[in-house]
Amino acid sequence: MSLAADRPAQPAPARGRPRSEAVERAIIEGVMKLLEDGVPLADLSIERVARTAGVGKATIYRRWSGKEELFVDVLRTAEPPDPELPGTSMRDDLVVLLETLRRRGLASRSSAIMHNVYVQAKCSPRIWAAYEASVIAPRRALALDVLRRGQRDGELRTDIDVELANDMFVGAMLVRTVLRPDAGLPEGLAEEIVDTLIAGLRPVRPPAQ
Amino acid sequence: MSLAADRPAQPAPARGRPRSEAVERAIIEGVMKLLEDGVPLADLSIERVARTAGVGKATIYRRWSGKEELFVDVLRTAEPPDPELPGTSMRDDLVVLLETLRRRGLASRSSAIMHNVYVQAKCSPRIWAAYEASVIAPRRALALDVLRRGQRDGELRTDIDVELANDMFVGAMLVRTVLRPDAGLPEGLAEEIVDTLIAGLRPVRPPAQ
Amino acid sequence: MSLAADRPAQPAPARGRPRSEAVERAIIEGVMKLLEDGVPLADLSIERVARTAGVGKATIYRRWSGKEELFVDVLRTAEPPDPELPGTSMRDDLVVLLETLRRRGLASRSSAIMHNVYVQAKCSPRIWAAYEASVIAPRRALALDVLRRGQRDGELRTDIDVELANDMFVGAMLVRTVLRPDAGLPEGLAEEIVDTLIAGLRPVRPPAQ
Amino acid sequence: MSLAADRPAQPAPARGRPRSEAVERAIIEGVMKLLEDGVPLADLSIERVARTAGVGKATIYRRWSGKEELFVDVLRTAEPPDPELPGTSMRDDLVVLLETLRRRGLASRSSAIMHNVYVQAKCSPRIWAAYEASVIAPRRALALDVLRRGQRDGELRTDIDVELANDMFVGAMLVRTVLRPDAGLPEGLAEEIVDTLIAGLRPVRPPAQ
DNA sequence: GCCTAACCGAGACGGTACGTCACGTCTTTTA
DNA sequence: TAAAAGACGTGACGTACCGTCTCGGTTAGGC
Repeated sequence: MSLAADRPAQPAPARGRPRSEAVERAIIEGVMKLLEDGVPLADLSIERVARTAGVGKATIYRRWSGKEELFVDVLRTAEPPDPELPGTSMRDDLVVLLETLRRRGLASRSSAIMHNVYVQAKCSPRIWAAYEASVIAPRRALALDVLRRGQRDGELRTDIDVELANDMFVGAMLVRTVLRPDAGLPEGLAEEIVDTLIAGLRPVRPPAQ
Repeated sequence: MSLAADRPAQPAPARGRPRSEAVERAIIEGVMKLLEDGVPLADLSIERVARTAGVGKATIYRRWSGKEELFVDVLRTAEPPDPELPGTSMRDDLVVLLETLRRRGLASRSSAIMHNVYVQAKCSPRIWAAYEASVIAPRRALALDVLRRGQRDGELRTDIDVELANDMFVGAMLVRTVLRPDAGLPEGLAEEIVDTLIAGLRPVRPPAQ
Repeated sequence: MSLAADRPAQPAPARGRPRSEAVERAIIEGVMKLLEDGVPLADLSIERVARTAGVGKATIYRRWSGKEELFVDVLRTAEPPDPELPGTSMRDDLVVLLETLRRRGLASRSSAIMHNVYVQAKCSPRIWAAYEASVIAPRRALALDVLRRGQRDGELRTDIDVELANDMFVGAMLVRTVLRPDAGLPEGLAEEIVDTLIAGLRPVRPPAQ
Repeated sequence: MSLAADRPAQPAPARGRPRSEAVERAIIEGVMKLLEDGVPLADLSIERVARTAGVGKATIYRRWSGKEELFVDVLRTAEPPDPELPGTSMRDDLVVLLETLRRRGLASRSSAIMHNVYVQAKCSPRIWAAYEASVIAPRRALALDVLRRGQRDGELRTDIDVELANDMFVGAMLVRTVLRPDAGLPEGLAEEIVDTLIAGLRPVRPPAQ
């Protein structure tokens, strides 16, 4: 669902010429192309996007109310799909979740899209809220579920705040992808983080057999 | 030390009227005042800063090459001083380091300065590098020292990558201050993180005495 | 015809919103108003003209490439229309031509427009060329025609360079309007100049009949 | 006498270091050099003059109150000296006077100094007045004397306004030097103008012998 | 032979205007 | 009615000069 989707849900009689979906795609892909070509985010004006996409400015403003709204949609389009969890254990599920983060970090660096747009989104409280609600929160809920299931199944100490635990898992990977991208994101990083943390977060005594 | 201070260390004959330090302070404090007054970072033009500080635009450009460079100095000025480490144990030192981060997060939210300017700095690789080198790296080196000392003193498993360990400590706090500021930063958070992580990172057996 | 009218004669499909002629008029009249109000020419910035006309700077620069080009159009707009020649004799035609010059001189002084803008235009070779070609040259051609017709009809010595003769007629009036405006431009001046000069320039003997 | 010579006539105790005349010359010649190098007058800023002359801005402002005052002195310095009149006849004197004008016109075109600075001076009423009083008026008085002597000696009709007569002589040359520099200033021009005009301005009957 | 006032270069200072660019809105024509 | 095109008022950009004001460092008299 688009932020720009202030269009009524019930299709409305649809008078006049309908909006072209091709144009919508052309705009979003125009933004991505520019970012991939190394254009700094600050140099990305609506005017330039319109020029690149071969589109009138009004056509953009008809869909998004400004630069930030547009970027949220770009961010969402580029976001990898939610990972499929194996469900074999809390540990395996966490590894898959972190591995998704890791791969996104890799993609960001290689494509130069995510890192900057993400940071830009962070600048605008309104936009960040939209991005948080539609992308981050669901994935976070997923992770919390996994952790709670871990507590129920005896894979995680029950006296631990699962929110804090999640912050630890995510935080370690976040530092690597956002704060210290130069440190690299080696292949086994997700497993290493999960195992290291679990080693300490597991109950001191094994659950009653 | 100022970013703008690329003036040679050996004073150089110092010809012409010297730059006024009062003006320099007025500019930086003008930026802070505006941010504290709730002006969105995007609305902070050089022109407006100049107007607020009662200063000519050229006087700003004489010291900083643009908005970002100026913000790095603002960031640096607002940065709390390096904490004094008790040195009683690795655990206590880490708590103090994380507590500093936590308090900065609190201050940021209350003053509205840090969060936005920090994010803005992150947008520009060049500026981020300057900030990273002059503020982040030293503090990180401090933390790594603490961790290595911990390994030597038997407070931390020796088979652990201290860099990864540091990412975990910092990351957990970072998620709370940057990504989820709404979750709050309760008083005992630093201790909770450190103890929780150490609980698992400590060696299974005490080092041979 | 406007200097700015480098737009092709054949209309070109005329895409996009057309330029507003009202805006064009507002700008030129804004300049005139300022000059009439006694603003020194040196204080006439594009910024001020835009402010006065209630117009964006870009709207001015879209039409004129700078201050001088704009002034040429102001000059042209304020220029009195070409006089209608009686055609009764060379002498009468010349009086009418000079009388036009005299009246322009009077208007210039009273309105404060012409004198300064004219001199300003003179400063820029490029602008002067444009003004010369579109305003001065046609009127000069007219005068040369009158003089040549005078030679043909026996009103002017045939051994005289008509260009030099014209310079004498025009020059006398020019000194009064530009160089010595304080000397005044009394009513009969045009006739006095023409008659005085003709008295000497006529052939000593009437042309052979 | 310099415009800048607001220094009191009675020397005043003259304490402190006296102003350097060498500096004064360097500034004026710096302006001339720039003009000769084809720098447009509009691009001649005080800052640039100071840079060229290797002089502080304050040193210029200490002597002249602004750009225009400086230019008047430049103009005066470049002005050719008053011609020496042969005194053999009004006609010969007038030829010499006009020849001076012609040569100044030639020099202007070749050196590119006079034309622009002259026009610039014309822009500022105050400056023009100073230039008019110190350069033009004396030469004009000289010419009027010559003409009056001509009337007395029977070389000029007595029913003619000598001021108007002078405007005719000067005007014809002025048109050639200022308004139509492309027409050229051929060698015999001064004589041609004087003779052509005199031919008509002389009394119809020769003075009583 | 100092003293000291004014000069000199350099350049910082608060300003104003430059000409360009992007903003978000608006009017055109064309489809 | 949507779409491309582009004009419109607004206002920030970074630069260049304006004329004034410090700076440190000469240069002359007058003591």
